[in-house]
Amino acid sequence: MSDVKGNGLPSTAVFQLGTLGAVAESRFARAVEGLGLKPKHAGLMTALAAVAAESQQELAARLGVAPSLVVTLADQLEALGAVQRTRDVNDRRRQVLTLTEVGRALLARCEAVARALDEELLADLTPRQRAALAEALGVLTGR
Amino acid sequence: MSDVKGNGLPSTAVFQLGTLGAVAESRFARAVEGLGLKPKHAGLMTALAAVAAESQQELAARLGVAPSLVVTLADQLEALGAVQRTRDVNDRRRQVLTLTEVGRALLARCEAVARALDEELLADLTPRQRAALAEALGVLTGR
DNA sequence: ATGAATCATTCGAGCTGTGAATGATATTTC
DNA sequence: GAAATATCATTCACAGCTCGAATGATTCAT
Repeated sequence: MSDVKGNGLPSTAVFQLGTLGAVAESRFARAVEGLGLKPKHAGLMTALAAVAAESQQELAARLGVAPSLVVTLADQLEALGAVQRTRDVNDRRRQVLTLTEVGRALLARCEAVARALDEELLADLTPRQRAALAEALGVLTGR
Repeated sequence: MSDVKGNGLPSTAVFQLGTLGAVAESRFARAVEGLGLKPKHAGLMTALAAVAAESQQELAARLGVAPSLVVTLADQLEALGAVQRTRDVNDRRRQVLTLTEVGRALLARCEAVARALDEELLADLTPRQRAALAEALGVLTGR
């Protein structure tokens, strides 16, 4: 009896999210390495696509990483032609990062990859369970 | 219109799980560091509690890490008195790892920590959404 | 105008985790 | 049964990721 609920650490959301997150990240990493990207690159590009003209410091805070890491990631994305650095005219200390056409294309391919992985990953869920999961994850990530 | 679905990389489960997993792991790590533990220690102890008498290689495969890492983790857990190494009688190459009373107590504290974090993390979900999430995550993690 | 704050960047260092060698024990093959 | 081969845990050196402190440039406050 009692395999249903409240059973040990593995039944907590924190543990399960940690586990699944590691799997998801690892698979995504392998899937996009052919594009010369790592997950954090996709994260940065996503942030750039979402809000325009943020300082790298704000981006770092949003991504939860050190500002110096944003520099490195931006360097690599710039080398791929995915991102462009421009000095902010109003504040010449700031660098404005903008997605290029190449960047947008790369991001689109990342999305395609992610959707394909979703199919694999969520294969055992019923459509109803899938929708419920999407709803909950949407709330947790703040949409 | 259209903030509902199919909208960019951030709307994929892979991306959201990766993000939330990182948050969950990071918070859990901070919460248990006072116990002298890291998330992987909890992962190993959980595996030990689940199935008895597995070789370290099998444990490594189950956890998705290199066998040499299991050695390191076991060393540290042994130093905490949480785990005991015994030579397998039938195959003296193998070390049998068993949770001690201390280990079981530590694991229980980890679970308490995780449940507390769950409360924070899932605070914005309705009870119904919570149940649906638990169901989906349960399926995805294999129970 | 001068000093303090804020930006991006560089650099050095720490921590994790891996893979290749090692030695001990088991298993297979002849 | 003995020698060759395979498998286990362990050690060790190394690569990768990320951070924090130091640097230089620019802006803000006084």
